[in-house]
Parts: sequence; structure tokens; C-alpha cells
Amino acid sequence: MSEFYSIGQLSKLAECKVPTIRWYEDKGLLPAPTRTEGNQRRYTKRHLTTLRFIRHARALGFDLPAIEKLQQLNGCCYGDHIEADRIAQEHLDDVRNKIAKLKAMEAELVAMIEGCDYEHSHKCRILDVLADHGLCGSDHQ
Amino acid sequence: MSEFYSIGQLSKLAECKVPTIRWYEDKGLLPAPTRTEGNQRRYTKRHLTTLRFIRHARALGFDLPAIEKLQQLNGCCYGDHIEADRIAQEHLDDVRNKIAKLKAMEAELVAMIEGCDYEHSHKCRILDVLADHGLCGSDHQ
DNA sequence: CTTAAAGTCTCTAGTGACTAGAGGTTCAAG
DNA sequence: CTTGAACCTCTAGTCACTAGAGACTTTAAG
Repeated sequence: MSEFYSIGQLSKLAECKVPTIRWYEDKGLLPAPTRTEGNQRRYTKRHLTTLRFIRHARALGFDLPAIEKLQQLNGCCYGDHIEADRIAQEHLDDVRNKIAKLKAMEAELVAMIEGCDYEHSHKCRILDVLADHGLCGSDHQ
Repeated sequence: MSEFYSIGQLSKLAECKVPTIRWYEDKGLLPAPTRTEGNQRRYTKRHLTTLRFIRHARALGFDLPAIEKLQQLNGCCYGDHIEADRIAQEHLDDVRNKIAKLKAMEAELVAMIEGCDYEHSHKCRILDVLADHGLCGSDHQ
């Protein structure tokens, strides 16, 4: 078994685009790998694990600074566990806030679209509502 | 009643920051107002109406190209109504997609946080799950 | 061994919708 | 007339990438 992956191989294995890998290295999330004599990157299994960690955390919506903090915790002591929990909980709150906002948007959009009875009124409620916040029910920001 | 607003007054009336107003003008969403001899902007009620339309549409999550299209519809003919409806519906689908994705994230975050029983296992499930996608249930991207 | 194709390198610029700041000018009140 | 708030333009920064240019390296076929 060959020990090294090129950036393209790593890209396929981790389902992460090549420029994104380089970008993570640039930002310090993925350690710089060794290079060939011709200056091309050669990665190890460890890099693959790290990259998968990053991608998984991204898929869950963590931002890069949070991921960097999570990486520094290795989970072997109680403090690490508490801190990981705090970061995850904070992010969960964030996600829930976003959901709430989007649901408010959704409700208002539905009301707007369904309330539009052009056939009868010959006025488009969608454009009316947009023009006048007073015409819509909720107090979105 | 004075006919004109300064950019600061408009800002307060429309609850929109001053640089944002200038930026909308730059992007062609808000018509360029007249200027004083000293080159300061002077807005009319019409500008206020337009700016409120933009802000309301933004609050509902429409992006600027969509808002520009909506502005060009005045709602007085059937075609306008159909088009406004199409744009709104498309955006609603978008919003619902985002909600679905966030809910998937939420579920997985909750599972991760609640499944973390550090007291017993002395391993932090949060970090474990992030390191290995296989440990989590869903097929988020 | 040569050659061609595919892969890789660095660097810059663009995305969306603003926001922040520098450095200078104008307005309105007293 | 002075002062200070508001205004002007322009540039750069945000986030997490993505796209592209132009040059170099690696790999597989012949």
C-alpha cells in the first residue's frame, strides 16, 4: 500500500475540491504536507482523517474558527469534553435561530402568495405586500 | 411640509443604514436622487417608498436580482401578476430547502450532544462523530 | 526514451450584501 | 462666522470558497 496521496486523490477520498484543500492549508486547518522534488503535495492517512473531520463539521454548519477550536480538543480530558459541548450547543442555538427566521419568512411568503387573488381584484397582492409592510401580519426584521 | 429628505433622514424613515442606501443606488435598485449644490443627496417620498419595498423584500429573503425584477412589475396586468407569483414561489421553494437542510443539521447536532456521555465512557461523542461520519445517522451533505 | 495529456503549482480576482474606515467637504444652528 | 454633525467618495474587509491564467511536474502510452 502506497503511503501517500496526491491532492487529487485526497480530493476524491474526502469529497472535497482541490482548491478547497489548499485553502484549508492556507488557513491553518490542514497541516502542510510534504512535497515531491517537483513541489507537489503528498498527503498521508492522517491528513485524510483531518480533512474528513473538517468536511463533516462544515456539513453540520460549524464555521472555520469553531472547527479550529474543535480540532485542538482531543477529547481525552473532561475540560475538552465541556468545551466541545459548549461549541456544539452554541452552534445548535444558531441553527435554531436560523430555522425560526426562515419559518417566519416561509409563513409570510405563503400568506402573500395564497392571498393573491388577481382574478377578482386585479391587483397583485405580492407586489402590494412588498410595497407596504403594514399589509403583512408578522413582525419579521 | 418639506419635500426632500437627506440621506440620514431617509435612513431613519426606512430603517436602512446610510451606506446601504448608497449601495442600492450604486447597484441600480434605488434611483439616483437630485443633489444640492454641495453635492449632497436629496430624496423624495417616492424614494422612501422604493427603499421600503427593497427592505421588505430583503427581510423576506429575496436577493437583489429578484428584487430588481419585482420592481419592474407594477402589478397592473396579468403577466406581471404571473411573473411576481413565479418569483415568489421560487423563493419559497428555496426557503423551504434551507429549512430542511437546517433541520437535518439540528437533528444531528442534538443526537451528537445528547449522545455524549462523557461521565461513563470518558470519550467525547461530539469529537468522535465529527471525526467519523459513519457514527452519525443521517446522510447530510 | 519521447511525447502528450492530465495533474499540479502559485497567484489573483470574483461571489453577495453589505460594513467599516480614511480623509475631505458641506450643511445648519447659534 | 464658527463649530460640529452630517455628508461625500473611495478602498478594503467580511465568509468560505470558486474560477481562471499561465507555468511546471508527473504519468502512461507508444
